[in-house]
Amino acid sequence: MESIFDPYLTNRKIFTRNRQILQSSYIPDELPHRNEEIKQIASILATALHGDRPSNIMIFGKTGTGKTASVKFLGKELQRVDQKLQNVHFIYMNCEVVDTQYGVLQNIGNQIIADFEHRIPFTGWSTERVYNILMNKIDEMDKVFIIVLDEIDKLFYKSGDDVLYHLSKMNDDLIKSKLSLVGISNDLKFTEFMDPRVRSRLGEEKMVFPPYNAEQLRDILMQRANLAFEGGVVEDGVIPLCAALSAQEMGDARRALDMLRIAAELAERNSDEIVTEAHVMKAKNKIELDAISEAVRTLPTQSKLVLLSIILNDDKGNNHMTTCDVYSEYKQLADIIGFSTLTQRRITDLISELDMLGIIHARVKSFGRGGRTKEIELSVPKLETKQILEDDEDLRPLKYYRPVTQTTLI
DNA sequence: TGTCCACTGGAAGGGAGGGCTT
DNA sequence: AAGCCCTCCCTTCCAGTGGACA
Repeated sequence: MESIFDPYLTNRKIFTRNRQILQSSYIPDELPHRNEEIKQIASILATALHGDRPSNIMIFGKTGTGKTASVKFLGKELQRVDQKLQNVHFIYMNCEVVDTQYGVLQNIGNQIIADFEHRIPFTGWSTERVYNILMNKIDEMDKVFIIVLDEIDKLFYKSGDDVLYHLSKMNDDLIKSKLSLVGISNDLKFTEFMDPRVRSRLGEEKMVFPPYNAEQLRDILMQRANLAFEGGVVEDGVIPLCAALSAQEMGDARRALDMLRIAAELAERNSDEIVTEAHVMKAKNKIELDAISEAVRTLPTQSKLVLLSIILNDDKGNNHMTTCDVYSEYKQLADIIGFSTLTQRRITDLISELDMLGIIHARVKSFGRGGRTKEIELSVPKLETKQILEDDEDLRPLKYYRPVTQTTLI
């Protein structure tokens, strides 16, 4: 009997069993074009194997230049080599997720403390207490601790350099154990604002990962494609195209891999037998749109209201609006759906956040006697974004709302 | 040259919400 | 139960400011 699934069964497969190989989180056994960097970091970290403290390292480089992958790879290797001696304890943490003082200490603590009963609660204790427990625990274990703080700039901008200061100082107070820090950042400048003591401690060794060029991206994609795809399912031009498109985007390998994977998934879903350049172009669009809609969907309701105010202003033909324009529209919207109205000061912050997310473009501009304010423009597709906002439970009453347009009666 | 507009963005602090400790 | 702690979201207050205009 015919089944709706038939076409999916009879068609040639595109992916091998190892489709996760194309996820950017997958760490391959070999990282093409990062040998030098890896060797250099390895030579620093190797000290740990003999029980000595490696220098702290700061690693800089744009997104998708293999910083995280290289460090994680080294962590894996270090632990493998160290299996017998058990000298080293490797800890990895992403500071975009864990971005408070308390959070960082708690997270490190819980990666060290094995028994469930003695875990550190996610709130309730004083930071000092967590610090003390952590330090005692670390010292008692008599090992070399390598703590990786990925996206360390996020932590710094959010919570200042207190944690970094304490962590980098902890080593002085340890008797048996040793601790070294590896910071990863895609922002080269953030250390300028740090306490000079912290800066010099963290940056005992510095490294910069250059962006990949198109050729290198091609090698990276090839390596993964060979493992992830069945033979002959990928058209010749596909990989070079993914590489070229991503090379334009600052050599982001993560993006290149996503593009290839999504192109293949589109082909698969469409029951096409081979992955073509057309699939790649579709994938590129999909990635861009998905990123925007994800960002918009996950906005807090108040920010959604602000964004909707901006869209409505744009609808009125006011596509270079000021904070005041946005705020007055916002007040009306908040009123309609019965939300409390935030102050203009707060809205200024929400506007800046939207700007940072790339959803809008806001720059401070002076209009002379007209005052000094932000000039705001929408930088995402209007209709799609509006659609997403209107899908929000809380914003539904605004679906058929039309802003009052300034009409001049003659 | 000085004025003055309409904000900007820093600082401080309140209070709610999570949870631990005694 | 009362007294802590930490974070998040906001408010209040306010000094500071780029540049058109008088």
